Amino acid sequence: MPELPEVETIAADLRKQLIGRRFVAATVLWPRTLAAPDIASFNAQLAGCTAIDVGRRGKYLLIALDSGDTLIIHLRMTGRLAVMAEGDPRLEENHVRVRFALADGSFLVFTDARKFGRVWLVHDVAQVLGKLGPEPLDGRFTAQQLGERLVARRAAIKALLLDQNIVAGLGNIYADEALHLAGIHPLRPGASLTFEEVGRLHAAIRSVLADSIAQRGTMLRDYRTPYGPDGAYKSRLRVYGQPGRPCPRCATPIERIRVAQRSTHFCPRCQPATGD
DNA sequence: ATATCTGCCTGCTCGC
DNA sequence: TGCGAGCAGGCAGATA
Repeated sequence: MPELPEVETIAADLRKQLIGRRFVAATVLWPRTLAAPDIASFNAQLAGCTAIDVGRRGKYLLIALDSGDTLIIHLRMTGRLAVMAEGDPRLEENHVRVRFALADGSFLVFTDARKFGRVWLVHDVAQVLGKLGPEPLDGRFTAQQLGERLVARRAAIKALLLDQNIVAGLGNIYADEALHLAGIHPLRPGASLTFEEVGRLHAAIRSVLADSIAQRGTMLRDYRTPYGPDGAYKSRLRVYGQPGRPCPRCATPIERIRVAQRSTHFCPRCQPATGD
């Protein structure tokens, strides 16, 4: 389940491999993977374009083309993206959904077992990213900005952190990790957080994401860097996937509950239900 | 408007 | 060993 740190890691790897490469054609093996435009327009617009940059916004991967268009890819749950040389046996793997032929004979391959991932080719990225919330690692993302987005929201803070329109890039893993680091119970209504708690949460979000990027992300279960080194952040997880294990701060057993249909992990002692 | 629920998907784990 | 049930989850779209 690639979240912001995993997408950032993949973008950094692809940047080295893709910039300056020219797209020749695309083969879409699972039509629903292509969100927009239709296959004919997609091929016509992409053919002959050269990648000039690879970036990220939230959990979206952005490949800027010299035509001015942007190839946008969301990996969702099980999506993987890799450049492969001609003749690589992985080109024929079961779950390959889109294969991009490059001018030098290599391929950019999008593989996605669960078929949740999506690909767009757009003139204007706002068409896809328009409503996305602020980039949490951007210097312009402040605690005050976060607070403004939580005020008047009665939903559980965990649910709000998963809402990409409030902050972009957090998924189930880093939402749990940030709440633990900040010492905030996942069921607390967003509007109930004090000024100080919002400050702690803002700092925790940035800290957790930055630390994970430094470790090349958390690669577990469905998401392992398929064709590169594994991320090491997995061994640093404080609460996610650790029910019953001792809290790294106070040794109280980690509890697991469901919040907003998502499995949620927290320390009942470090993250009290009623705040301080 | 916000909050909650469902569908999309397949592979893995668990219990019998 | 085999098999079905349940679970995992990001996000769009529907509903209350």
